[in-house]
Amino acid sequence: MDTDVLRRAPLFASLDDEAFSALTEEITEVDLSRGSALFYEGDPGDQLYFIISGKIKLGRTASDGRENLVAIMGPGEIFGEMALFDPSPRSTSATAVSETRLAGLKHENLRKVITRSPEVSAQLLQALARRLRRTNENLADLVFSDVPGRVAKALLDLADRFGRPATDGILVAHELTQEELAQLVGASRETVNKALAEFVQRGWIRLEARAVVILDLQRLKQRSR
Amino acid sequence: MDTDVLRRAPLFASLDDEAFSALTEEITEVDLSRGSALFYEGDPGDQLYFIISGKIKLGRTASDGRENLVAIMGPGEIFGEMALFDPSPRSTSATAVSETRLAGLKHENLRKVITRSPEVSAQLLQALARRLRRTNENLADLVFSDVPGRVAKALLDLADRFGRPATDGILVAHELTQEELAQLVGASRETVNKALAEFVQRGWIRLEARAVVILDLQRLKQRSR
DNA sequence: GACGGTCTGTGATCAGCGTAACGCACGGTC
DNA sequence: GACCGTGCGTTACGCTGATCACAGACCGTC
Repeated sequence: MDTDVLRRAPLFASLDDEAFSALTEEITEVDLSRGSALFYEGDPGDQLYFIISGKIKLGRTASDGRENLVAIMGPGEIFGEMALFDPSPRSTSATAVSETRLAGLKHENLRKVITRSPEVSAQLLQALARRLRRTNENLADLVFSDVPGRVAKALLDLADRFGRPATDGILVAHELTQEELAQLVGASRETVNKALAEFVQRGWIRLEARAVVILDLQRLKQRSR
Repeated sequence: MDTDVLRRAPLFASLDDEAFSALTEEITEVDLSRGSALFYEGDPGDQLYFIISGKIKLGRTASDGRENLVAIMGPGEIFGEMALFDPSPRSTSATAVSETRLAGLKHENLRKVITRSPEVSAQLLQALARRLRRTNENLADLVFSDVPGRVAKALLDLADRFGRPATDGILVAHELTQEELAQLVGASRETVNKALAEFVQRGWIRLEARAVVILDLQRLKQRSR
């Protein structure tokens, strides 16, 4: 498989060639089509995944079937590493949002590398610290902001990570249905739809199939606070 | 200062005496009375803290002054370590909930220890992973559960961490005002008060000054789901 | 072109919970 | 004892957003 992409990941940047090839020797490549699940909440897990291309949603399901998305992960990002340090079953499920290619690494192999290379643990610590920061922020938003505010915030976040400049604004090909967007911001599909409709009507965004174009970044930012 | 308590902390358990004494040489002892702040959101921070006794609340303040508590930390726990890996200003404020004694360690000193001892980074990774798991859970609860459910959950969590058996149940001396409890579960003081009153009326709990006694653990658990 | 799935758009209803506005109990200070 | 600050208990009211219930749009498949 193509290890070049992995080589360029910050997590492995500090490794010497020997350690890197030892690590990548036992890599599994996984391809997923939209909607297919990689693992479920409660599964045992001994792998972590690096996203080569595509997007993965991490979510939790309540006993009554309602779902809540914890994060959307994109190319170059890593997930499923928590069980490495805290050996418990998967705390979320992972499902492909679009055609997705992953590289799976056994925890065991990474653990060996960690003991030898403090730089790798530093990278992992940083990644976890950032995730924790983000999650705390989301928690606060859920308390402080109303649904339109959270939708605005989510769009801005997605734009930041997946946006590309277009002729009349920023194209955000998030690949999410409105239902998924609703699960991400912790609201009902209907309310999210109404919020989006309002933004469109104000000329802040334009809707496309599983994508939005942000036309007025400033206004949207104001609404998100 | 008394380094025995620190010695017993899992984070430092793996250190040899030399490394440990190097680390503790530059320790600062901090005493706080209820309500006094250790640091604020946005402050630069180059220390992490170990709680010797007492409790600390970590919170965020919205622009309009409303507050939201991210966590209550108790004896033996560590906080303020995130800036170690992800050098940004403090993402929360830290305030004493009761008389509290802390040991402050400079990030710089801990960083030195980390590079030498992979066990310490493993401990830190585990602590962060657990925190992230907990926070994700709280996030889901905020979406899925109503206020009484969240209050029940918070009480159970506090009981788990600070509860002591009493004659007629579990005494949870959480030291929080109802206002603070409300900020912790993301609700208004009034609604939390109503929820508590209902639990009392059903005979599930008994209220005391900044404490509760859990009388019917089973029912409370059921309500929390 | 007819059918069935999935997704989007929108209105009507209803309840959970925030807000506002009280009164009361307690403890500390002069 | 008089005073004040802080925390608790409880009410009435209104609004945000979930739920329900559709209708249309856009697929792919037969």
